Amino acid sequence: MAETTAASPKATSKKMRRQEAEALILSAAEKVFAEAGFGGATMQLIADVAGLPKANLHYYFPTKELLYRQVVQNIFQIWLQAADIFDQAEGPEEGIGAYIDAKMEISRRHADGSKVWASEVMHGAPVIQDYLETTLTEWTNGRIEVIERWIAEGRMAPIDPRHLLYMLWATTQHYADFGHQIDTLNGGTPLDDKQWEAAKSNIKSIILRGIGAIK
Amino acid sequence: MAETTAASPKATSKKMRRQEAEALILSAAEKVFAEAGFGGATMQLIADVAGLPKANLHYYFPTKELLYRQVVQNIFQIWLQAADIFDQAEGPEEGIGAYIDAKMEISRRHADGSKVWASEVMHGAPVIQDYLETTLTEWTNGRIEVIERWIAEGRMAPIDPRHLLYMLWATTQHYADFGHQIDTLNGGTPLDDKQWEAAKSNIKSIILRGIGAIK
DNA sequence: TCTGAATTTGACCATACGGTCAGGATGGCC
DNA sequence: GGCCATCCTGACCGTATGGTCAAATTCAGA
Repeated sequence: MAETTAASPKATSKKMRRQEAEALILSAAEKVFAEAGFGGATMQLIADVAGLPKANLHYYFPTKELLYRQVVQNIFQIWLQAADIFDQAEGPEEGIGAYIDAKMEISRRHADGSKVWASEVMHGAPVIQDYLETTLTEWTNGRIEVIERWIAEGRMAPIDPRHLLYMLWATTQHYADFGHQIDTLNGGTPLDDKQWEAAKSNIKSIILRGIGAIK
Repeated sequence: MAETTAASPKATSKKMRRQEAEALILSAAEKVFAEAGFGGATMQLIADVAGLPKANLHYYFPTKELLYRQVVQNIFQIWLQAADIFDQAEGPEEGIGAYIDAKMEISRRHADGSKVWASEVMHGAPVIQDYLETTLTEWTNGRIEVIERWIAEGRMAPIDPRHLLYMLWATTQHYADFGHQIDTLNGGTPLDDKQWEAAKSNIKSIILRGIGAIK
């Protein structure tokens, strides 16, 4: 709001305004797609949330599917970034522990995006199937190698890396996708800072102990 | 009204046909809702899958929402049934192990229902919020008591029962909700019997060891 | 100040949707 | 057979949706 009259004269260039408009629409779209699903979301509602006329949405994103695709790709990028932490680690305790922290942070900060991603995969990945087959497959195989090396080095128990990864994804993603259920069981209020820390701590404790990475 | 033929073993009585028709519709609806979500599903498509005229659906289920509500309630019942195993157990290894087996079986046999349930919760539980607040809350609190007793008895490590339950739900549910992703990472083919056994075995191994229920 | 490209928008359109209804078919029971 | 409740269904309706378009507005650069 207060940014419209920013000090920089380049603050509201044509290009800048386009980026801002697209970001505004994408943000609104992410929220609406998360709450209603692709089929239940309407361009009118997204427009209302963004505070723009519906026709303006179609100027930046010609079709609903194109807008949706962009939202899904955005969250996939964030999802993948958490991977870096895995590689930089020197062992399972540090690597997997940090990965859990990173993915829990994503679940908290990008809950809507996580839901859109979950919804997309649940419905058969109609628009990002190619990502699953290429990027995600490569990423997964790379991580499997790392885990297998840790196992070979005797730094953790010989479990199937695939199912460990699924457990990591499932558990962390659950706090976003099923956040409403968790909130309800928490007396109707979202988890506070302390409870999020407890969640991370418990998950790390169980999994790291479970794979023999800590005593 | 139709009590007169209560004991009759007729194969295709009026009552029987009604039950069969409703079951047929519910089955088709579960599939379509799972694939398209509530908003994306259409009564016409459900009718096509069921092999019935659309108007016939509205005879048995007046509105789309009523049909959807029934589908969600059905899967919730199955979901809750797995709970019994928890109570009958005499310790964490048996109880939690059997619970994982039961929930994995649900993910495999009722993948569509699981997806509908996930979708419902993800979108804020618009039609089963009362279930979350009553039945699910009671069930959860009961199970928390059991786990706390196990902890007090020194049969498992002192972890937060809530987050353990979330992990159990998340991990098992993941094999249904993200089944498409898992299949893709499995080379495009569904998990076979052996792989499902491996999944269950790995999950039990990590979690039971992680909570100190087994060495 | 003028110009042209980028942007904004209300009005509009074809379609698909959930739901209705009247009338016909079916089948159990006397 | 005759009756009646139950069941079935093609045709229909009002509405909401994704998308279009031409006219109006904005604004950087000459």
